[in-house]
Amino acid sequence: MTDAQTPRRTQAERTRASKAKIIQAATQFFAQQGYRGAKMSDIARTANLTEPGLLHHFPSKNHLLMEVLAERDRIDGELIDFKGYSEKNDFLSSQQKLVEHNSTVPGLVQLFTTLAAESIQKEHPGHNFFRERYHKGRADEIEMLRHAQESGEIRSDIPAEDLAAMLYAMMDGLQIQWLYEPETIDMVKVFSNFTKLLKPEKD
Amino acid sequence: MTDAQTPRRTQAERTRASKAKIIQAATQFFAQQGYRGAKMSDIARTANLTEPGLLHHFPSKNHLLMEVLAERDRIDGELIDFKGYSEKNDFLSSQQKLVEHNSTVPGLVQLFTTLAAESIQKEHPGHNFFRERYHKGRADEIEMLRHAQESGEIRSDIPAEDLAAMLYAMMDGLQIQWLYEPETIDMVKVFSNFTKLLKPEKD
DNA sequence: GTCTATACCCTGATAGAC
DNA sequence: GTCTATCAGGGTATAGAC
Repeated sequence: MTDAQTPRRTQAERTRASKAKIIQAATQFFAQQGYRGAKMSDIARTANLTEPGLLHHFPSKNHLLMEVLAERDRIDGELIDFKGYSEKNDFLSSQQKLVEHNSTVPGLVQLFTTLAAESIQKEHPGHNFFRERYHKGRADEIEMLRHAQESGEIRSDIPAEDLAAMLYAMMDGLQIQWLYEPETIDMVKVFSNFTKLLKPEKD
Repeated sequence: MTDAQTPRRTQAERTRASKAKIIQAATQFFAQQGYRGAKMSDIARTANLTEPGLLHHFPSKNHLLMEVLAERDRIDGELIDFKGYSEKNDFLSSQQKLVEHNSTVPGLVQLFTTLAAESIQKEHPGHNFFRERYHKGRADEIEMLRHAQESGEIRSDIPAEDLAAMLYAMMDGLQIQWLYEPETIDMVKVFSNFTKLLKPEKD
């Protein structure tokens, strides 16, 4: 039909569709088995391709990982803007909403939990990504935490730098326990009680 | 010298020494590269053995992992008893001392951080070990937390079950950030500020 | 853009001598 | 208890046809 009129655009769209499928499959296997444990053959088959077919779009497993991480960063960035997880006002409830959202996407939580730990190794292809992610993430939160402290939403007797590290630690740590025992650990409830601790003492 | 008199005992001691060397090397490589990333050949070479030499003592990589984990549990159990990390009185300062100790053994912290995340996968040989470790660990802490709440050391407006999950989460989460940036993250200081949050409000 | 065929390396594990 | 030799299998990546 339109093939004769716009053949190149159709090609480009097919490529994009293939790439999207591959990223989706790779996300699934990197989450379930980690980077090392995931096999290119499994990812390829799940994306309805052979291995060389996959490697035509992503020249190596390493490249594929970087694209998966970049893609997640992009999507999460949009989500944070859209859902207002980084609101200056009502900082704690925006963090709470983030945890609630995470509790609905265990696959993605497992992707980050698994890869973040695997990437502690300096030689790991994801090492710089995660080190910078934590570094920048804390820096951004420190800003917001200072505002929340000034507005009286959060207690001021603990440095904002430490609070930022605590927030990341609490989320990461609860995610591990939740992934092991989703029925036993109510991540949302525990985090909610954690935010209680951060509010100023009544006096 | 004594070989003629006690040949069998000498043999047994040699075996024990070999096994200890292997466990030590395996601990190092499992920590640095995870279970999947660690190579039997590297472990064997570090223990001054060939691969079949190693496999004479531990019939498979899987067995070796289980022994490494069991050995760490044994040693840590002794350490906890000896250093009183599970004191009923002064619960928070015993937890603080545990964090201080951990900050002196980054290799062992990396072993547990890396393997705990890798073992989230149900098929991983370490899965049951870590699931039970968290489960039992929290159960034990809940007991102590209840006592600490009764004695007034810890605030009582949050369920002990949630506090137990929080303590594990905070330690695990801080360890990740600390392993990425040991110079930037002062795990001991941040955890100390976290324990502040757990103390009752002054009224 | 996707395939078949294959190169090439690495890995855990076994057989059997010493 | 440790070795040499070796296997069977799986892993990523490449060459080249269609």
